[in-house]
Amino acid sequence: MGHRCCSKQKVKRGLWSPEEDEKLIRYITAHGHGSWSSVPKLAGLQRCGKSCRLRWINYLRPELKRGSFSAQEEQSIIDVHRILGNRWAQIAKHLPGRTDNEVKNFWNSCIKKKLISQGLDPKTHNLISSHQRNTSNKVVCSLPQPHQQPFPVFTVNQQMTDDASMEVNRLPPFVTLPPLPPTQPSLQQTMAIPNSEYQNPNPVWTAKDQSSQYTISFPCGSSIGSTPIISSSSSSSVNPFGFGFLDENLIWNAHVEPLEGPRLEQVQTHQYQDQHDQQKNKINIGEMGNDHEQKCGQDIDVSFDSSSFDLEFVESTLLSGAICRDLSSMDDLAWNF
DNA sequence: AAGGATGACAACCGCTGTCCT
DNA sequence: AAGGACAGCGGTTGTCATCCT
Repeated sequence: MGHRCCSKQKVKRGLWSPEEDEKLIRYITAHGHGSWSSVPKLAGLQRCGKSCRLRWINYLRPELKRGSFSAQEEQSIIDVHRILGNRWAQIAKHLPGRTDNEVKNFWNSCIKKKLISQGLDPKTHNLISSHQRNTSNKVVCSLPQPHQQPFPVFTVNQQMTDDASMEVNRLPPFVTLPPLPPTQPSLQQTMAIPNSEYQNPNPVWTAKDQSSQYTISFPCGSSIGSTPIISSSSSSSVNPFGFGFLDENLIWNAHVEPLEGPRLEQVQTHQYQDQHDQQKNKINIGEMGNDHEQKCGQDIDVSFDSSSFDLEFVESTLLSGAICRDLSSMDDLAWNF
């Protein structure tokens, strides 16, 4: 029985033999893959095109790096995963010679367990309390409900503001909450950022620099779309992604604002390179601390549509100062949550 | 030695988005 | 606009080797 995608054909399944590999390599090296659906026939293989594609991408490509992951690669995966979640293809882009499948397998078979053994929730990278760990590995989010506090307001300690470099700390992303307004029920001062808040950042986060006019907006969850603006006048705040640098004068405003058409269009119509170049000029979060003085007066206004959140854009924008440039520099980035 | 448990990894499945007709 | 083909992606399953009892 063949695949659904090629049920008409009699296709082989299961592991690839060296002969099949040889045929596929020989064909693609000579002709390129072109349309994958035609590859098996042309290469003389009894496989479906999808299978050939997978075999080539995940195993046969000459640029693939084989062998076990290095400690640096492992750390990179952890760091990027904390930001992107299970976006294996995106994560793999940061690891030359590694495939999404490989990264995914490595995560599931190795890193996940390692994090759990360290008391960290592999999904959120937050610390799992002993109680939570004891309850069949189910992680209970300790975040307040939206009606209590629609957005956590984060502060960054002074050490952070003193250090121009940005680090994604290996520690779980804990944040310190400022005192809540009197009308709000009291909450813990320290809490973990929930998965949905930093990995799937639907809420619109707006960063404003009082002295300059920096405004950076990120999409927020629709569930809190009608919530009022909550802003903090505390010394500085950090965005929910776990990256970005904010100067002491910066305020992160967590509020929902309807995306303006032109803005959205601007974001969506830019190609990756344009985005990258543009953002290099406009925002370099990683360097914001250093360049803050020089960049005063520059407008930064980036919004995202929650339904078309562009991870590459975010990466190019927010990771340009760190991950994209050199994954090893993650070690130099210090977030104090 | 046998066989069950476990881990690593390859491959498959099903869904989604894009492109083309 | 609709529908089909295709590529890409993330989750899941299958297979095999190794370890443990």
